[in-house]
Amino acid sequence: MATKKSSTLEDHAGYWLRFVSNHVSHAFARKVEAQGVTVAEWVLLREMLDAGTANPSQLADAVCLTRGAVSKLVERLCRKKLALRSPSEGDQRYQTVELTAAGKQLVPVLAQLADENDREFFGHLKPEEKTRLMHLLKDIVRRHCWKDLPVD
Amino acid sequence: MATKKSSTLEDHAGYWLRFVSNHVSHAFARKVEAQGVTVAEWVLLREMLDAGTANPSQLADAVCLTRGAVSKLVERLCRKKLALRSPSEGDQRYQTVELTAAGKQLVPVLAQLADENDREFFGHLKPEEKTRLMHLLKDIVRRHCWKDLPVD
DNA sequence: CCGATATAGTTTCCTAGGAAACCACATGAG
DNA sequence: CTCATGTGGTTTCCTAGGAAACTATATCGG
Repeated sequence: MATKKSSTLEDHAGYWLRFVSNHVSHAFARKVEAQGVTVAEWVLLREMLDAGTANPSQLADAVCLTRGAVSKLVERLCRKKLALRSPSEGDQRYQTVELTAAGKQLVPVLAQLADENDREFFGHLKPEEKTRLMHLLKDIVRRHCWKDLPVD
Repeated sequence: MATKKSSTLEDHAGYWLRFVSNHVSHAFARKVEAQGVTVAEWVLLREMLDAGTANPSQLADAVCLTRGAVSKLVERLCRKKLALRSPSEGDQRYQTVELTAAGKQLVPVLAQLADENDREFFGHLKPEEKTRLMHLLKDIVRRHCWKDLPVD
């Protein structure tokens, strides 16, 4: 009987996904750090722009992070004066968080950097190829119920 | 003039890449932790099987990690008796690292878990779709010279 | 032969983020 | 009214991994 060779790292799609993802995120991190924020902070800031006033838990659901992670992020955004935390009246367990004016102003700047970053790494793809890639990825998300996603 | 809306998180391919990559890696992490290793340790173990006896720096190049990261990983693998570190004779700055018998035995087990993980998330793709995905990712790696890669 | 530079590996510090313990408040059952 | 349970938020601890400082060895130029 033939000795089965162990599959290599490069045999797995997951390996390449992680490899590319890490590099793309890292490149983006370098772009946004000029604005004094991290990738995770960008994610939360962007979400908060749409959410308006929200609770940390709602944000955690929206961006698929744990409450612990969001707690730390909110703390940092507040220290940077990009967000404002207020105790909620009524149920004292709740807080509400919202962007400051500075936070709101920063989002479009970061959004543009995100656009640039995507162009840098996926810009060479034909629009239809990029669409197919994103569709494929979203389909995986949907199949595994990681997120409520419209069947676009 | 129209006010330009900031692009959303979901508009970027990089966002979905990171999202899926994180989940896939995380699922894999849960699978391998039953074997007492982390994803990073799997990566190094697999590389070491092919490398045989090697220096930490060579491994760092091979798996695209910094020497610092590899230093920590090697230390952990040694503590787990999966790898063995020896001072090199000759130039005293060098070490050599290699898998122990236990390390060599573990690799095929982990390789199978990696195969399973890939099937779980990419198994629904037609072989040709999966090939196209991997080709697309490798092409990005090649374009940005992140790794020496044969033009397969 | 001695000092300057280069290189291998380690260590420290930072961010990311899950897990789980923990605290405070709220609410419902008795 | 009181206590158990549930829930929001925080904290602690862990792994991942880059960056950069640091140590020890090597080697080269004068």
